[in-house]
Order: sequence, then structure tokens, then C-alpha cells
Amino acid sequence: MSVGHTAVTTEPVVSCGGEDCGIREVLDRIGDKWSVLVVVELAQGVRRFRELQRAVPGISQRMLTLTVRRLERDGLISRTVHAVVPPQVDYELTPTGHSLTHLVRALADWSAEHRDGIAESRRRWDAAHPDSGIH
Amino acid sequence: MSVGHTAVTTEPVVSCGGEDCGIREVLDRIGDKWSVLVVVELAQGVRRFRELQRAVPGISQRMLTLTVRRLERDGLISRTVHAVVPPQVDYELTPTGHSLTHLVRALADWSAEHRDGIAESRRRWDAAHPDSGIH
DNA sequence: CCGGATCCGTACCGATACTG
DNA sequence: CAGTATCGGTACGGATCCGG
Repeated sequence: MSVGHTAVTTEPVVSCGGEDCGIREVLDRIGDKWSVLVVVELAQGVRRFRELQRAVPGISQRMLTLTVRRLERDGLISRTVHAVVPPQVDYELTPTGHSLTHLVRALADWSAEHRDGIAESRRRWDAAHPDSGIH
Repeated sequence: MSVGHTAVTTEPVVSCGGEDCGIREVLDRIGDKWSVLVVVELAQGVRRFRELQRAVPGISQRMLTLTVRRLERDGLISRTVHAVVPPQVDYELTPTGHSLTHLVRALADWSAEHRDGIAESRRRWDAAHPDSGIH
């Protein structure tokens, strides 16, 4: 039974060798499809729901709602409801959320610096492995 | 039968308001479940397939294979096959891959600094919104 | 030891319709 | 305007078996 096979526990665990520990938590939040784009937009100032949706073209109402809820839950953005008609809700980065923008900036910088090299590497790899199915 | 990415779906669109542009590409790579952990382990030196799998406890053979293939395709790691029995394959960060570790470090630092505050914020939010279904 | 191939559940996400 | 509710497709990831 399970010879030479480390116990496949039911724990999620991850346990990170010694460098990680917590990285996954961040990636689980900002690694999703929309959070970063919302944060980037809010880095420029206060935004209403509709404004956010226009600023992030591809996003659906549903996903914008879910995204801002989760960011609010994590304390990265604040949500302010104004008792007016028509309704108005403002979203704004918290100090914590603002600190995230530095990270996002680093991400953007790294991306800008290496995107061409990566694209080139992909072309070479795809040419060398025509039917790999990797993407 | 390599399904090979039929064009059925999804232009990225995104078009990023002016700050982003490329961030999504990076997150599509390192934002997945395992890439960062593999990079973190390889930051410490050359590793064989089995060593990587042991260093990242939760990962399956399948996902490790897919992860290293994609990282190799992007030019972030190199793969060296030794003609011996039993087979031996070494993985190593390329210079580009190494530059990524700085970003990962920044991620880890930010995470370490804010994880408590985030956890606290989540507790407060969950207490205030008992059956929101958000996570 | 290093994978590739297959089956399959689930979580994510988009589209749509409806509410206050 | 700012959401909520529901449905359905798809892509991701885990388990397992098989091969070099």
C-alpha cells in the first residue's frame, strides 16, 4: 500500500518549504481575474459602482459586485452608501489597499520589462513542441 | 488528442485603463495555484522532479508537470534531461526566472505585513454579514 | 524516476432577468 | 444607479492508471 509515496493526507496544507507562507493568501485575492484591475482604478481616486464597471470594460455586474465585496471584506477598500436618489455608492482604497498598489506597480514593472522576452520564449517553445497542448 | 485551444471563447479585452497593461499576463502565469511555490523552491537551487514534488506537498504529478512545462515555455525555468537510468531531470531558474523571485519576495513581505490585519478585517466583516456567502 | 493519458468533480465566471 | 438571484458552460485541478 502506497509504497514510497508520502502520505496523501486530506489536509490542504501547502505548508511552503520555508520561503512562502502567506503568498498563497495574497494570490488567492489579487490573483483572480478582476481584483487587480479594480485596485488599479481605485488607485486613481474614489469611484462609484458604475464608474468602476466602465473603467474595467470586460467585467460583469455580478463579478464587479463579488470583487468589491471581497476586497471590502479584506479591508482593502471601503464602501460608502449615500442616502440619495438615485442611489450612490462610493468605493475607495483603504491605507492597506493603497499599500497594495506598490506591489501592483512592481508587478507592472516586471511585466513590462519581461513581456517581450516571455512572448519570444513562448514562440520558440511552441515551434519546438507543436502538439503539446500546453498553454 | 490535444484539444489545442479552439477559438470558441474569450478575447481578454481588459484593455486596462492606463496603469495596467500586462499585469494580467503575469498573474495568469504566477497567479495559478502552484507556479509561485515551484519558483520559490527553485530559487534555492537546482531540483529534480521528485524533489520538487516533495518540496510542494499538496501538488500532484500532473500539476507539477503542467506547471514546470508552462514555466519552461515562458523561459522562467530550464529543463535538463540526463541520459541515465533511472532517468534524471533537473530544473533550474533562468535569469528571467530569478528576477521573478524578487517580485515573489515583495509579495511575501507584503503578505507577512498585512496578513493579520486582513484576517482581522475578515472576522469583523463575517460577523457583520452572517449569511452573505462571500469568501 | 519522469512523466503522459484519461476520467471526473467543482469552482469560476458570463449572461440574463429581476428588485429597491 | 446599485445591486441580487439563477442558470449553465468551461476550464482547472485531483486521482488513477499506464508507459519509457
